[in-house]
Amino acid sequence: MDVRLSTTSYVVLGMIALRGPSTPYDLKRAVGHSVGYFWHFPHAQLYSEPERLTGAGLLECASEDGGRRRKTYSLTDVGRDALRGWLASPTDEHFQMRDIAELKLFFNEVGDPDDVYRLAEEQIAQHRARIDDYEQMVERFGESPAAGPRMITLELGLEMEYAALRFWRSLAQDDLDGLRAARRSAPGAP
Amino acid sequence: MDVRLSTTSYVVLGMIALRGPSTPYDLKRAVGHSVGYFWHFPHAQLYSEPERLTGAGLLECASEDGGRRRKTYSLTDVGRDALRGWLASPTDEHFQMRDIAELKLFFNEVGDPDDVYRLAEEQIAQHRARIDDYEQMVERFGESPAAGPRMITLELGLEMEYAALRFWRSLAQDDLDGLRAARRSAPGAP
DNA sequence: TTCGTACGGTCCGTTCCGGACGGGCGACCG
DNA sequence: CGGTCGCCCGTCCGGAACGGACCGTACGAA
Repeated sequence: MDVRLSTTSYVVLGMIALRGPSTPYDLKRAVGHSVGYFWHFPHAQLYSEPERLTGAGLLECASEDGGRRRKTYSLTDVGRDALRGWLASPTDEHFQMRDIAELKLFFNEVGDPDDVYRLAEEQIAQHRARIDDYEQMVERFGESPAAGPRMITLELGLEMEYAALRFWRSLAQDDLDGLRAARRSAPGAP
Repeated sequence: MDVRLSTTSYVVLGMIALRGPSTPYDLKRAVGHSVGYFWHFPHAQLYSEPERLTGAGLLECASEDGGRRRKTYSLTDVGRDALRGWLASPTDEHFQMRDIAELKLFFNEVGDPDDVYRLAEEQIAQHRARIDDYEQMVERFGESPAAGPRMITLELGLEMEYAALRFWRSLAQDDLDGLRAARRSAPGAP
């Protein structure tokens, strides 16, 4: 009856709340072009998690048989309350970046100086591409009703992308020579 | 002999490369005030992962017995090469934010309008606190040799924090009324 | 009708995660 | 000096997350 609700659970609840009754596959696609941009989910969980939540009474499941066995899940009142409670509760954890490029940068002393340069180039390209995606989404989405509430998150994403792009650009342009010099003058370190 | 190397593995290798021979507990503390700020690790992995890596020949283990059984791990040449190879390899994945606040913002339509306001306040406080931490680290660290290479990552962290802070601030100040209005005018959505 | 292919769903072996437990150690008190 | 108390360090374990492999099902094309 009482299951631990993880962040994953709330994403499932939230998606169903926004979209209405959905199948796992619907969720998969919806997540793919929204939340998925900043929080990764393996698709398998979008099948197993609704089952768990149904067991806990937060979702209802309508099995539609005939041909492909597919299940449509919808929110119960309990589920909606749980989601609302989460939205209203304080958020204790700080965000995690989970940026492999940042890790590589952190360990850059161990490798070849040119690695950093290549890394920066890569990152610039990647962030630019992502920014293009986002900006297209803004354009396409800007006309729709309900643009306000949904667009906000996109704006946060854009801001973070811009910040990252600026950083890697300035790294590639200005700092690399300085970095190299600093490294020559202090090859080992405590 | 050939083990899958995950990001975790490279963090362990990298930490040992930067610090020299270390015990798991050393790693735990070192991670705690560096990499840990942007990539979270449960401590248990810092005990199990070095063992795996030793099995694969990337680390060497010196067991110091007597009293508490503790093990000091150091890099082998194979390990150093693996790390260097990783640093030189292209980075395919884009970063993930893993920001619970961002999720809550995304689902804000479902909850109470005031939730967003409180969320923003919280986030402003949290990001400010984090920025203070970072800036103190910059001050304390700026004097040390090898400041250049190590400080760079910190700067990226700061940039991201500034961007987040700016976002939540502007959300709290300007946009909330607009958001409320938009929501009133488009209560349901496709 | 048959084949090819994209779609939708399931399974399973690994890794991750974090809480809980437990033994060791120094500090402090009697 | 000896006890015990609280922190330090390490381990264990169950559940969640992960992702890749696999397998049916539908549907259009040949």
